[in-house]
Amino acid sequence: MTRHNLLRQTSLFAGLTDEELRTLALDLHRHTFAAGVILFHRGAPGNTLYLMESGRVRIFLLSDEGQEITLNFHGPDDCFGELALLDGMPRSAGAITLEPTVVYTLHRDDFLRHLHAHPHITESILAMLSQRLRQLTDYTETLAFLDVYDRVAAKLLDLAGRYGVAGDGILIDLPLTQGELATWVVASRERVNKALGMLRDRGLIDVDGKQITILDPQGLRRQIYH
Amino acid sequence: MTRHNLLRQTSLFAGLTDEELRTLALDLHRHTFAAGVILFHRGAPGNTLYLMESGRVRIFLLSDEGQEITLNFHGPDDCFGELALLDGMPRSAGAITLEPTVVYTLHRDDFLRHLHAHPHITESILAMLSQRLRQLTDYTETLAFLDVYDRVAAKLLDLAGRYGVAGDGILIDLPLTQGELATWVVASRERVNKALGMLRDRGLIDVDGKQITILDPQGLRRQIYH
DNA sequence: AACAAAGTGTGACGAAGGTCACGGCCTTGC
DNA sequence: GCAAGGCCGTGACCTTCGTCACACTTTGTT
Repeated sequence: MTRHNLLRQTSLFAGLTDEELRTLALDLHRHTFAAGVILFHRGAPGNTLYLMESGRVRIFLLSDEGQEITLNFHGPDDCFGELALLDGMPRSAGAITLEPTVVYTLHRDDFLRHLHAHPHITESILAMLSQRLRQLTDYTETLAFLDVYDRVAAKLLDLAGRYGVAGDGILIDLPLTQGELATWVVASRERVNKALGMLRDRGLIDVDGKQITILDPQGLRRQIYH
Repeated sequence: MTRHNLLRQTSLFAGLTDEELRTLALDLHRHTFAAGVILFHRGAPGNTLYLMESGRVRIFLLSDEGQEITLNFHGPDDCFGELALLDGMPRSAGAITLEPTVVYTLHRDDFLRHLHAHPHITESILAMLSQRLRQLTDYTETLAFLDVYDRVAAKLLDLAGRYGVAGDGILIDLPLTQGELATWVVASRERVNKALGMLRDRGLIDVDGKQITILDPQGLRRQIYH
């Protein structure tokens, strides 16, 4: 894919004309990373915006004792790393590749230059930040109010909405180990195992290796809200 | 205080000229509320921005079982309610007055009109949203990684930074019951009581009714990070 | 002054969930 | 083929924390 086409896909620059995209494309730097590469840590100075061409990146927090939680995934055409760019503060979370991934980076100075040249970009930035805030508010809410079993159920529904493919139920199209799911819902791997077992026994989901299929979305939702 | 002066204080409109502020002031509506009045609930449609003149407002989430957590306080010159305004979605959290408070509201249409007329306002909006995101990320982090005792310690340091007055230690200048503190740290009132007792016994804080004084900020920080 | 209401202190108990220790089952690489 | 490393399933145990109950103290009201 050309840089120009990539830019047209990312919602951040949706408002720009072809001409504007072409000049923007000149400032992009292409990078390829293997799986499991840490792009940055929380607390590091952040001067680059990331635009994804392919692969998948996990946004995470890491505790002193080594526990990891994942706040989000990003895939093709998503962008991330914009927060530190906007306010000049350190990175608020870490980022690590989950698969081999290809990204284009944009340096802070270049980004701000284009921002001033084409102020209407700010509209999509506002939209993006708003969405992030809502997502994080929801995350906080489930963490505060739901027990592990319900957090697992809620997260499965969430993932089904983002990665689900309909068929005989909704297949979550992600290789998802129980350990990874545990970092989403902030729980131990063993708890998640027991939660999945319970949901399977009730006929709400079907588990086949790393593939999870949601058989009864309605039932899952009922399960959560008691 | 005149509307015009209020507007000059709020960081959201920091970039505007006096002339621009004057026209903006014409669209404001003044409201006074008693303590304990709910301004809006999560999920409600949100068409108004709130600018505070005086008083204090608590931003909260409410679970189905009636448990409340508080995400934030707002005081004089703060504004809130901007998220639903920007993206047109329902309110992401509720707001309730803690004291008699006076606010000016700005309706969505008027806000957007001024936004288009003076696009440089978006800079301070971006700054505000960025700050909200960071705050919420920190909130999530403490919730995920710290136990109740440490969350209490961390929250006291946080509040001391926002409302502390130096003296013989740092006095947190808020009437703060243990029950309210419990909604900040997402725990039961009794747990918070025990946590405060422990911190008092260690000489880190002093509790006098609803007044809490931090005697040893360094010690508190050490306590948190083990 | 007296009483109610709100807030505080504390212990007993049980539920939720983490930790640990396994054993089994697949991959993947030699 | 086989060994090693991931991942899964599961039970025993222990910590953390919420719930409940109740007595005590402060504050505000009539």
